[in-house]
Amino acid sequence: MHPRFLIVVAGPTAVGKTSLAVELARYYNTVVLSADSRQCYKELPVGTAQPTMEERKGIPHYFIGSHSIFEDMNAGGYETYALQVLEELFREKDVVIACGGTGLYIDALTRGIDAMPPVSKAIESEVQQQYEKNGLTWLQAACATEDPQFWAVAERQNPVRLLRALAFMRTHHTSIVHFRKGNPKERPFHTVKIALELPRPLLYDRINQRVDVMLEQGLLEEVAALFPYRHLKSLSTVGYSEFYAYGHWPLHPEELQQAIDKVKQHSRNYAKRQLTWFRKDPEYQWFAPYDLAGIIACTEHHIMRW
RNA sequence: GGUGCGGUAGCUCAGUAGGUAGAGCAAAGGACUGAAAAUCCUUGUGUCGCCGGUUCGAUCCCGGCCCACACCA
Repeated sequence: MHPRFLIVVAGPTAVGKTSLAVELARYYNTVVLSADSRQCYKELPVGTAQPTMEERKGIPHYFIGSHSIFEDMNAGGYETYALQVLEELFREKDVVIACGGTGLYIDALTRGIDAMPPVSKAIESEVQQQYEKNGLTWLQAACATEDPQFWAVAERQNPVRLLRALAFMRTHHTSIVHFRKGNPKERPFHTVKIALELPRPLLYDRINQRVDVMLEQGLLEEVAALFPYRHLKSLSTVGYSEFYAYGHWPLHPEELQQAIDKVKQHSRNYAKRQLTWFRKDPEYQWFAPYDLAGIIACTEHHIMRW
């Protein structure tokens, strides 16, 4: 059997991943698998900048609008889902393009994430409610007494991580740290990692402009329709939570402008975090998003080696 | 034109009984194993508006000037 290749296209939001991935897919006569934790929700086409049919240029896309905000999706679920999709795709294709900005999802797909049993939904929401009622100090004390092994290595100010560990402990009566091995998994394909970047001021301009485009495309209508579901984890997302922060809808004109400015600001902050994630992974080769020729030379070079 | 209040970090401001200054926000850097577009950690040198004066020493006191705002004409 001849080797299979997954070409990963990563980079900060609004850098130009989508169009580059489509061009690569055309070149290799293949398809695109998204690695984006929010574009998979069909209810969020505008605010997550899902590629439109026009932008896809006839290239099939997977994990775009494929799930609902009411479903549970996470890094582990993505690993399972994406591997199944790839298994199907690699029957027909030698090359598949993975495109997205969620570093954790890309790692789950290419290196794997440790298998863990699911946490009880009832316990999870109970822990959440106790935290909201009693605060971080309570959460820290609970973690320290109920899961001292985790507490010893925990980020003690990080409520999201503490909540997860506590709910895990109360569900399985075993510390979550026993499941976090971090061993990379074997994959039935080779991976070539491409990261895109632009000068920071240019990237920030593009981010700001894209938010304005989203507004023209109907972001506010999308946000309004989802207002009743604003507490879902899937809507804890840049482009939505800024509008929901006021607790009412519609917003006054000043509030609306403030929220829009916050969306832009938080998108810029997010892009910075993405760059931090990708920069620490030495497997990425960095290119400008318009350097299609350079990128193809790079991927060809890798493919030729096998 | 007159009076008053101001001019200190990118922004809003605090402060120094004269010994060259610090908060919030923004910003920058970092972390990351089932919420990851989430969440968390770290980082503060700036002609203290300009020019003079007093002083060993001025962002602080004094004089003049410039600018902003408010009120009065």
